[in-house]
Amino acid sequence: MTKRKGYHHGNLRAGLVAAGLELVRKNGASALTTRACAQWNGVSSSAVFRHFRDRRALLRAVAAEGFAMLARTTAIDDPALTRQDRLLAIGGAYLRFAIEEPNLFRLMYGADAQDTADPDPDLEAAADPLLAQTAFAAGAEGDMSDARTLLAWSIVHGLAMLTLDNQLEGLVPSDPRQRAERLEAILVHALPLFADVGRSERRG
Amino acid sequence: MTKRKGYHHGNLRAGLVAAGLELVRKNGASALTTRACAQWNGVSSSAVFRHFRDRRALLRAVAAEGFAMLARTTAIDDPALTRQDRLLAIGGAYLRFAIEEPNLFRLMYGADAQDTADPDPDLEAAADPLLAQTAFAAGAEGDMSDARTLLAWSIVHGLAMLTLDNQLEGLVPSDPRQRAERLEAILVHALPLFADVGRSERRG
DNA sequence: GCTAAATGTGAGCGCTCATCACATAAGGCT
DNA sequence: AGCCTTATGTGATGAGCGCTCACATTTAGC
Repeated sequence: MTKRKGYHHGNLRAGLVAAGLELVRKNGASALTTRACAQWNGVSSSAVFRHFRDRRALLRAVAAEGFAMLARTTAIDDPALTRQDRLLAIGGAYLRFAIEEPNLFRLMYGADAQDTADPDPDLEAAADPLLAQTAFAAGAEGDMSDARTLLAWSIVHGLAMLTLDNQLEGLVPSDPRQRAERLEAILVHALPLFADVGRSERRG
Repeated sequence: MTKRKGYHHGNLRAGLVAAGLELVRKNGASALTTRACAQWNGVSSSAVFRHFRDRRALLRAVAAEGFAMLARTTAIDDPALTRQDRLLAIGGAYLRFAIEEPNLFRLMYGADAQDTADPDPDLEAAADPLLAQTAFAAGAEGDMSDARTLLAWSIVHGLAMLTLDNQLEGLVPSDPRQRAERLEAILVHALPLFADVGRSERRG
């Protein structure tokens, strides 16, 4: 794609991310080679390093793109929904994304992209909205460190990771659509944790 | 380590796994190089392939070792514990392991070891006991596909993954010990899901 | 329209995994 | 014992990788 008109590409950076995204989605993060991304853009392999410090920087850009996609599908703000239904809807979207884009999802949360020793501000920014949505829907009034927020997030993320990493084989359907449905049904069992308790927290 | 007496090593396979385990623990899966493992055993780099089909097979053997270690620390069978306390103890051990051995933990559940297209029976066998423990403690009578089992597992696994992948930075303490304590405290909030129905025990 | 900055090139270094024919040792057999 | 099969380790080698370099080309600022 992204044909070049002459010596210069025009927007090689974006082209490299697009190529990388495609490679990751199809064959996993290990399939993203700087050389393949370059070739995909019809450019020499050393051109990559004009736009990315190293391979990992490119991986992170792809991961950020993934977070943007995920945030888009989990941006559920229907006022007609009860808070619990909204929580379910967000969780379901999260799970569906993980199931439909396993390679991308793994990259987003994997060691390549996330590194304690050398964090990436852009990536963190891209991942931010997600947690904020969860925090509100979990009934923690946006408090991300609230136990309810972390529980809601960990349940959904944990189910996503386990099924991605093949740990639920035989326990849930293998068909992606059915599996997503089954996992969403499991989420329902967790709803009591996020119920409005008798002492109404309606204020505010 | 593992000095050799002559031309033959004696137990190169075990030596390679030991070397790989050390490399992974210290510097992550990407630091496990067939050459490094060979050198660690004072052996030529091609000797590795007499014992492992390819690099990934070695990675999987290391992962299996990790599962064995994890199963050992989560093997909690104190009859004096209530079922909920046992569930907490298992979850805590799981979290502590993940926090203490982040690189190994990531390998165990990562795409290198777990692969839908080409599953490893040995690895699955090594991971089995873990789930069985959880299933019983979750009150599902050993039914692994029970929603409660999957919820219990996903909460603990999700918290482990999130903190490993740096997603909880700023939300939980950065000191490993304190972080483990905080995460265990969060587990307590999930206990109502695993209460014996009709019986109200432990309100907290 | 000239110059400086940005961008792309091609050669190449050092590393990786993996394979090959070959060398050496260990164990079973008579 | 001696022989032969099998298991195991070696060194050379190929292909691919990330990344760097000096150099070519284009764009943009003055």
